Amino acid sequence: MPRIVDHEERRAEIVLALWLVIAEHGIEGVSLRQVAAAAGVSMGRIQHYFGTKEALVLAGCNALVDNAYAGYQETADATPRDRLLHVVSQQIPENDAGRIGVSVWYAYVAKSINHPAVRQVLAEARRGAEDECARLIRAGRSDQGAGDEADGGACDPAALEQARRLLALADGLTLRVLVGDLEPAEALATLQAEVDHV
Amino acid sequence: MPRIVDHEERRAEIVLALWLVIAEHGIEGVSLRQVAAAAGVSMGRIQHYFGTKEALVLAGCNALVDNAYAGYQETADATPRDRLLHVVSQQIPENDAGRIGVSVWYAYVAKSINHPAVRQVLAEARRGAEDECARLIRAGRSDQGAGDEADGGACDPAALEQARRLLALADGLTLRVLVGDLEPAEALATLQAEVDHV
DNA sequence: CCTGTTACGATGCGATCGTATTGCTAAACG
DNA sequence: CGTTTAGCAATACGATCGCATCGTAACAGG
Repeated sequence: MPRIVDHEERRAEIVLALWLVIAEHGIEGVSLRQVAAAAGVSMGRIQHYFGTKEALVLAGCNALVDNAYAGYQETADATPRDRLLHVVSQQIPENDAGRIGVSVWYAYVAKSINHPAVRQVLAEARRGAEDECARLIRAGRSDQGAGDEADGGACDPAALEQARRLLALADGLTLRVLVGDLEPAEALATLQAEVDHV
Repeated sequence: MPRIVDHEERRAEIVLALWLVIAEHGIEGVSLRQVAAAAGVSMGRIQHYFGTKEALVLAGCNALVDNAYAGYQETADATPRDRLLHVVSQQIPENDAGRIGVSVWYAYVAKSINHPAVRQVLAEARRGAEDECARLIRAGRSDQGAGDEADGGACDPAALEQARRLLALADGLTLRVLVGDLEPAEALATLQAEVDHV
């Protein structure tokens, strides 16, 4: 049989180029030729690994949420409060790399409005993040508050609403930082105050 | 001279068709032909009134913020608290018309990331909304709290940060409702609680 | 009535798009 | 040492794009 290459690595290279194109020209600026040029490969290669533009864009979306999840799992041995702060403030861009990542993320968010497949991927990720945040909030409470340990699922809805509030606030602040209306430090300070207030 | 038509009315018709196309296919689905078909007019007409696709899209953005501002001014004789609630929750979609409006708004938000002209329009609108919210917050405080009336611009930054928090939270909640993760009633309840808490 | 200008509709053009197709090349296997 | 097949590069193709251009119909002013 013929020569074998690392399939996943090739795909990752192309997806990275896709993200660069999205960050620079938005999702409407994505064409196979542009991505191929950014990756320094031929159009044929992209077709070989993704088949269709639609599949490429969707793969880029999945890779994005996989990346975020991997980043979260690296905080496995931190305190619940710190992990919560990480989830909530990870998307605040602090450098150029962060700006690229979050601008790509927002591009997908906008696309999800009219694109069911993208919407499903993002909705699943969002639900996962909310559940995880709710868990962290409960864990943080039972850490310090030594009063009532008898809760198992009773205060669940309250914690989940708190999680939703936190994540929604983070989304809104992220957008302002991304557009340049807000300094990253201010957004982080607001989020930190909110996390500590919970 | 030749026949005279209502310039603004023609433009408004075309902009409305533009919004419909954006709401249905996203901003990447906008083409002069699509908008012309949605408006039931010829491409030539759009070219006549807007010249360029770029100008059309930008006009649609300006019309959007003008609309929102007009809606706000209709609440001129309400209490500060109610006006604040209006500004913050106006974008939560409650019916299909609202969904169209807010999905168009989010499409522009995403475009603003890579498009300086759109960004400037939205940034200006956002700053106006924040200032107005800060004013309403101060007004609401001096209404009930009869203690310290000696503030003029001293508690300004605090009120402005509160305004930013509120609007960012509203953006995040709006997005969740738009994508279908959250019921409009839940988002409104969260926002109302937050407004009353201020 | 004539004329000049606005308000378009219709059409053409070059560029770019996604995708299907073709064919070569390098390497694993018998 | 073929033979086979994955891994591409190259290109062709039809569709669609924004925009420029051209032609015409309607109508206000002289």
